Amino acid sequence: MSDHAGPAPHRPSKGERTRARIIDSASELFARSGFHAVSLRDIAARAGLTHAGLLHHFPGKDALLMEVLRRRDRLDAHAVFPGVVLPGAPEAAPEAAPGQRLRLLVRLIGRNSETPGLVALYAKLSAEATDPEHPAHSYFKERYRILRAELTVLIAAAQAEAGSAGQGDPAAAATQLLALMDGLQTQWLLEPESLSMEELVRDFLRRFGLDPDSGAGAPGVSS
Amino acid sequence: MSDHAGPAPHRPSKGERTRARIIDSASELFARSGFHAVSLRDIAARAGLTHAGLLHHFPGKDALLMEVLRRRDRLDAHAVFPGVVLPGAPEAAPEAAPGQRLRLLVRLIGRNSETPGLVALYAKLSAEATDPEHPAHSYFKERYRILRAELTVLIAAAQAEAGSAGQGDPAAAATQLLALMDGLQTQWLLEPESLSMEELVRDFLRRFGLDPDSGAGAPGVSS
DNA sequence: GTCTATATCGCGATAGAC
DNA sequence: GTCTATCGCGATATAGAC
Repeated sequence: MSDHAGPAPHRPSKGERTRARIIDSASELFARSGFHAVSLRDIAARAGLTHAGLLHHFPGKDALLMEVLRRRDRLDAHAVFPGVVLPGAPEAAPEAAPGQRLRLLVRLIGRNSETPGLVALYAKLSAEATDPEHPAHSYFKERYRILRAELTVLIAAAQAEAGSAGQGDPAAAATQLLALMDGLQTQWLLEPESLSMEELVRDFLRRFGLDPDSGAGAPGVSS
Repeated sequence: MSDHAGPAPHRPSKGERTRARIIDSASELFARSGFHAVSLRDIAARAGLTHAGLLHHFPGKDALLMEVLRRRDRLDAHAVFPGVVLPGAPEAAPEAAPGQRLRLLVRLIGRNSETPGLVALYAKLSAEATDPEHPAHSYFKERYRILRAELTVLIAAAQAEAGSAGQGDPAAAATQLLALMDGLQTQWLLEPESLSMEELVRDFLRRFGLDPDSGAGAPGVSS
């Protein structure tokens, strides 16, 4: 009984807890100010150590960034795509009706509006990562490739379900939908009152023969 | 006759030529590597002076950035919107048929594909400028506001011209179109072969009752 | 294995000589 | 109008204390 067994399958060591604390700090600071604007010293200070101490847990700022990205993507993607979705994601099996999943996607947009910092981080990063030399370049490349593929089958299925197949190429719609969501985020971040991302995405989906629940059905998204 | 009169209305002084050379250098380097990755020393070296010399012409890096942006925007915007378009732009008067102007817009997308560096610069900057503290924040805010407004009347006019008015809210279409173009650029920059920006934009426009010339009409965009 | 202290580098920016 | 010299700052790398 010298070591009291915890309910978790694997009690975290001190190093692992420090590591987690660092990722938390980095997430918050990256989300608030972007990647380049945050220093390792800032992150380390918030996690309660010096920047050199931090560098014992991660080889560099880039590697830390990747951890932050992977963690967030795993969480979000799981909400819409139950299966394998992103480079480091674990397997999974469950399924849901296509229309329902599209509704979840639109809902997710609303939920993201509550964390503008993270939205901004992704907007900045996906633009930065455009540079082939950027540490997250291939990560984002694969991210979009997978998202396009998943969205394509999702849209095709939803069109079939809605009896509106043939109203447009699902692959084109997927690419456009992704682009639309990204672009709307930029405009929304610049001036939040200037548009409703959810409404504009729904409007877009309708033009592809999909009517993702006009929102009147579940107005209580608030909390 | 000691000073031979040039044909221009206003022969540039040495300082003005240096200034122009600096803006050229900054444009090229920003376009290639983004804002943060380029130093004033890099820009100055390329323009043939030291970074301190450069700072004699511009109060700081931010101010230089704004000059680069303004110049590029003035050039591009003029192609589609003959009138006043952006914060620092001069007045102008000429007009053209809405459908023709929409076609110019789509054409501009193709032209931009020839300078991926500049496309990347705008993608990075509009994301960076999302931060209220960013030097270009209010510039981009107004940029989008004006572009949305101009695109709204352009789309409305084009719908009227095409006899397809009422096929969708022009204001929503304008916001979506802007977002779509921005988002497509990100995906295109990450993986140029993965999509055709022009084709996807045309497809989008068709869904709003606009059919901007399928491109077969004027294939000679090359040179 | 975990962390601190120290050193070096390049950056944007300023002051003052020429 | 342009230079040299210098400042303070942040990123990064290494040595070694605990």
